[in-house]
Formats: sequence, C-alpha cells, structure tokens
Amino acid sequence: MKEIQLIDTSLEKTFELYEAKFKALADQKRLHIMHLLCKHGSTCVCDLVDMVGMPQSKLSYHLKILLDVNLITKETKGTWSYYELNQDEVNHLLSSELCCLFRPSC
Amino acid sequence: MKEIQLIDTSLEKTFELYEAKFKALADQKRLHIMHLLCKHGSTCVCDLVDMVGMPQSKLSYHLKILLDVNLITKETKGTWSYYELNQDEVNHLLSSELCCLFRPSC
DNA sequence: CTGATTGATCAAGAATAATTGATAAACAAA
DNA sequence: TTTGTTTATCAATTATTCTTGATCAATCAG
Repeated sequence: MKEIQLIDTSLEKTFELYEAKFKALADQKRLHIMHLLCKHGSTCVCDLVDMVGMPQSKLSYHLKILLDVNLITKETKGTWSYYELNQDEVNHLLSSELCCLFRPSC
Repeated sequence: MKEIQLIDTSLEKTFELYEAKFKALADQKRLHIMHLLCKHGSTCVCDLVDMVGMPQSKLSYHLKILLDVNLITKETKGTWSYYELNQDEVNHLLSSELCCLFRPSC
C-alpha cells in the first residue's frame, strides 16, 4: 500500500516532468526554432530574429520556454546570447525518426 | 527556389502535425490515461472513469484529444466505447526510454 | 413501452498561454 | 560620458484550452 503510493507519486512526478517538456514542444514556432538551431548550430538571438522573422520579445519568450525544459542551452558572451540545441535531451525524448528533424546529419 | 519553397512548405506541415501530437501529450492527465490504457489494454469509458477519478465529461474531452491525433483508438460495442493505446504511434513518436512508460512489458 | 445506463456534446465560465509594444539592464564603441 | 546594440522582462490585451454541469442520443433490461 505504501509502496503503491510511492510508485504512484513518482509516476505523477514523471508525468509532470513530461507534461512540461511536451508543452514546450507543442508549438510550431518552437519546433521551427529548434530545427534552425540544429541546422546552424550555436546562434545568437539577433541572427535568429532574422531567420524566424518574429519580433525579438516574442522570440525571447519562446527561447525561454525551450531553455526552461532543457531542450536548448544558452551561453552568454558579452551582450550576445548564443543558443544551441540540446541534442542529448532531444534524443532521450523523441524517437529516432523524429530526432531526424533535429539532427544535422538528416 | 521553387524546391526550397516546397521543402519549407512540407516542413511547415510537418511542424504543424507534430505540434498537434505534442499538444495532446502535453498534459499530465492524458499521459496518465495513456499509461492506464497501456497497463490494462482495451478499456471502456465507465471503467476508466473509476481509474482516473474524473467526471465522465472531462474524461471524454481528453480521450477525444488523444483520439484525434491517433495516440489511442476507439471501438464501440453497443453502448460501450472501448479505448486502446496506439502502440505504433507511440513508438514512432517517442524515444524507446519514454515508450517504456507506455509499454506493457516495462 | 418505460426506465436506466453509457458516453458524446454543448454552452458558460475559469484558467493558461501567446502576443505586443515599451522599458530596462548589460555591455561596447566613440 | 554619451550613444548605440543586444537581449530579457513587464504589463496589458488577445487567444486558446480546460472544466463543469446539463442535456441528448443510443442502447439495453425489465
């Protein structure tokens, strides 16, 4: 009984975690951003703005959502912020077919 | 140029498709439902109501969302509706680790 | 037929998420 | 210091999604 509770609790935490990750993935614009980061590697926000054609504040909003669930990483150099796709996270989450959308070799 | 357009268009459609699938996955309750369907196999709504402890209309709402993106299937027998996890779809979408959450053998 | 059960759908309200334009903080260059 | 650039954040609006209780259609049992 107690064990079952423990199992249920950890399952609940697991579902909570994946809910957050899938929420981040559940948006065309963010999938596009991830695809671009995959194709171009580490990219700064000002370049991304041109690539995706959306206002900077909107882009930052979506980048933060992806960053918060570890789907991308960020490195700041001076005034610039460089974002990069987190391949490991993508691989752990998605099927190999789907990973192909976010894999440079595909 | 035309080719690039074609590629972009199909990518856009691809992102649109996965946005819908990830939206369906982006909810604890629905992940839980999928997990239950995986563990118990084909299950009717009235039994699911007890398992998940949510009102029937709410459950039907979430089942429809999963059904619409093909993550589960439905078979009606008389008054009863039996739902089942679509293993193939899950496997095509998620990593093998993650699939384990929705695979009877794990 | 009558009455009960199953499950989908609807309308209204509540809760979340996305968008926008403006501002602020951090840095760089003159 | 002053000016310009880069990026994050904020507040307000808009849009989307979720929840609830009620109702309806279909089926079944008596």
